[in-house]
Amino acid sequence: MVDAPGTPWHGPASVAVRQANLRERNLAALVAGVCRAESPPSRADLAVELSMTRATAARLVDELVAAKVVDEVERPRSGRGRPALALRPGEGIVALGLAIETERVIARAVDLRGEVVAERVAPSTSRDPERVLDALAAEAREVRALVQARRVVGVGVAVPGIVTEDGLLLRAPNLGWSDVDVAEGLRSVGGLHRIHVANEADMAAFLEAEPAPGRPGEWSDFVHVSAAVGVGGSIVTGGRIVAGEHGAAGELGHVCVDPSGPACACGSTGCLERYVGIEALATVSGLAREDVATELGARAAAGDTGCLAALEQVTHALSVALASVVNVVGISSVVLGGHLATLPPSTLEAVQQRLDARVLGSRWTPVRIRAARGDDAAAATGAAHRALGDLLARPAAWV
Amino acid sequence: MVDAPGTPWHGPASVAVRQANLRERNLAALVAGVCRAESPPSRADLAVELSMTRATAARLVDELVAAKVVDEVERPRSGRGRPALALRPGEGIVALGLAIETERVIARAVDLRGEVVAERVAPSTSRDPERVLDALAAEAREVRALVQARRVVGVGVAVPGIVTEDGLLLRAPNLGWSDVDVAEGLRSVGGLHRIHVANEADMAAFLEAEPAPGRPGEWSDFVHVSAAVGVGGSIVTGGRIVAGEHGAAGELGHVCVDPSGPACACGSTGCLERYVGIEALATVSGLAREDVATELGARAAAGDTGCLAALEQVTHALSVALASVVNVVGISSVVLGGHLATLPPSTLEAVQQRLDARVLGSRWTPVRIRAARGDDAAAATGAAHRALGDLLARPAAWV
DNA sequence: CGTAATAAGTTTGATGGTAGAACTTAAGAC
DNA sequence: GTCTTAAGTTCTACCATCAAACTTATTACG
Repeated sequence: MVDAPGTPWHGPASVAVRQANLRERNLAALVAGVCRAESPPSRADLAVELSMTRATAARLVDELVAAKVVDEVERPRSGRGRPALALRPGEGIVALGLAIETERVIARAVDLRGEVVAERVAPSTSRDPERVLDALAAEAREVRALVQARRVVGVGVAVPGIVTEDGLLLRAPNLGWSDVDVAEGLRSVGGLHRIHVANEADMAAFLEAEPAPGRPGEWSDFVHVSAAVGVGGSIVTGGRIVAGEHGAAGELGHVCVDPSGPACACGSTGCLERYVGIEALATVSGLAREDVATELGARAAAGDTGCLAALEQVTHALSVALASVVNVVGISSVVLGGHLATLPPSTLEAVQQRLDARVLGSRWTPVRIRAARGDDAAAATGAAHRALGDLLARPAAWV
Repeated sequence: MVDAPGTPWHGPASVAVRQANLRERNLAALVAGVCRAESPPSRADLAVELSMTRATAARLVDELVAAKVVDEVERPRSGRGRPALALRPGEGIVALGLAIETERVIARAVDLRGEVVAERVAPSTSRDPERVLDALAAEAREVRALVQARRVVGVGVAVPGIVTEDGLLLRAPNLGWSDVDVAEGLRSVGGLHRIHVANEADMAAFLEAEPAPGRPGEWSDFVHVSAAVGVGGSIVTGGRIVAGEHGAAGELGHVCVDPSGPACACGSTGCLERYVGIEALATVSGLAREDVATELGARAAAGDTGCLAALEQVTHALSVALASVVNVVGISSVVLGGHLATLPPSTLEAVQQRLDARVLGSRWTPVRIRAARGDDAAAATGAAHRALGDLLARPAAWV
């Protein structure tokens, strides 16, 4: 789903490169250096880090500054010598991150620093793709108006379903959609370079792999579980999402926890979704669906029997399902997203312990598990990052 | 396990590129073009394919020819115009592919065309790492002597165990080895640039992804099952092997087929290995272990009850285990290697049908399954390809 | 048999991005 | 007030590629 943008420098050597590509590549390296840095670097810092001459770094950075891809900021003077002009990712560059959920649509604008600079959320109860997309397009236009002073370099759309490489939404079970051309439906937003359509679970995982554009996250190899109405999963290796052939890697929600468990809409029985999906947890805990994320941990700590049972169910189901994932893929870090991100630490610990017991390689690399850091619209932010990734990969196109 | 060799051109933009890298990259693109081609291309063909000028292509190819990385061959003249000098991967470049198995060691020399140009196999019954490695080193020296006229550009070693990134064999259960520095043990071969140590299942999968050096295989995304004494698995996406964190992606042999099944040495119960490993099949079929690969299909076709039962067992266990893999990873092509490559077509078809029934996405992309094409030392050839990959990625280092 | 057509490969000068080194600028240290 | 340090700038040299003209080797055809 998240492919390497910019052809000549990635993947197998399949096309010749020329001097212009050299410049492109070095511009990209500089932008990446600025985004990756903990504290704003100077031109000279970048030159050292990337082992290019100060002359080249300065010349290229000047272009990036002119294009507002990076900003110059004052840096508290430290030590002797001529003070440096520090560089940060440009505030003036944003991408729109859109998300379609079962009950609302979201439009965000995210800048190159990873800040959400504008947002609109609208309820969306219709099942009709055209109406939902029109509503989303309206919100997107509003958000774009809010950031009029900035340059919108792209759009990403996160959808809860299977997406082909050219952006066709094949099937979204929880929306009841089939074969919807999302990009076409958003054409009315207008003036957008390219519309990236991608799976919401992948986009949420992408945000964990890259908390700010171009900045690597805590882990670069992990399994991400996104739980909402449906339960999805994504596999990230080397900071990149592993896309299955049909664009739906990690149908984690339908990994079998117990063959003799409850029937699932997918036709199978005992799927993970039936144990840790929002419906299942609401039923067992006795909470309303919208309260599960906020209340479950507290109520269980207070001794609520239903909530305790729900946590035990989550612990069991997750450890069984994740064990097979970890064994198969050999990645032993797990990030829990959606309402599972709000599980109490004790539950995460319990899952981790049971996983260690079930996982072969745990003697060598013990299983690590943590909650996702994104907010409740992580997929929208991730989609925006995805779009900003176009610029990061080939800033030359924008200078 | 199979990482991207050659730093500046792969992965995130993290270092500046200079004009020398341009040349390196274009040399690599030309070599890749020659290796990838169905029929030997001319300099002009390559120039068109890679969209570089004939002048540049010719100049760089001349260097590659001088270094014997590519050979010029006469091409049957076709059509008018000045006849072209066709180009093929150089016969004079070889890499050694070594493999350590439970009962033998193998040394091969494989040239850039993917031909095995020399081979030696020696039985190896010792459990002592030092003696086994010495024996392997001796065979490697013999093979190198056999190809003395050619240039040995690297060595790859396939081992049945978990290998760290820097080539330390952490654990090989079926050899009874722990923490063995394989590269160090082979130092006595002498004069080798770098020794790549990798997991045998990954190397066998690599050979399926790349049947000849630089030439993409039939599928670029698949799950590869390598069955021998142990059962391993590897996941290939985009022609590259997905390495788990601990270098042992795809512990497929220990995916659970039936929780109430027979106990496994790994501590769990009902693991795939207990159903499709060579031991299990020998027991059920009544065949000797060494006859399973050759006899099982024929005897079953002849109506042998034990062999029929063995095939049914394989069909069941594979379809259950692979279903979870396919669901989790979203890759719906499967290649069966080792003795599973000799299963009769009817069994493959049966597995595929049951998988389609179990796999969610099969309505969109039906499951495909085929036998591996490599011989019984595919891992050794794959390891040689791995080593040749160094040259393919950066031919400039050898011209 | 000779000429035209075609296409491969070669030579030449121009272009453009980076390297290297000297230079300028802006601060702190003494 | 001068020295030191380090950032940023300017200039020339280098070198890989491009573009286009040129040479070479073959087939097609009259």
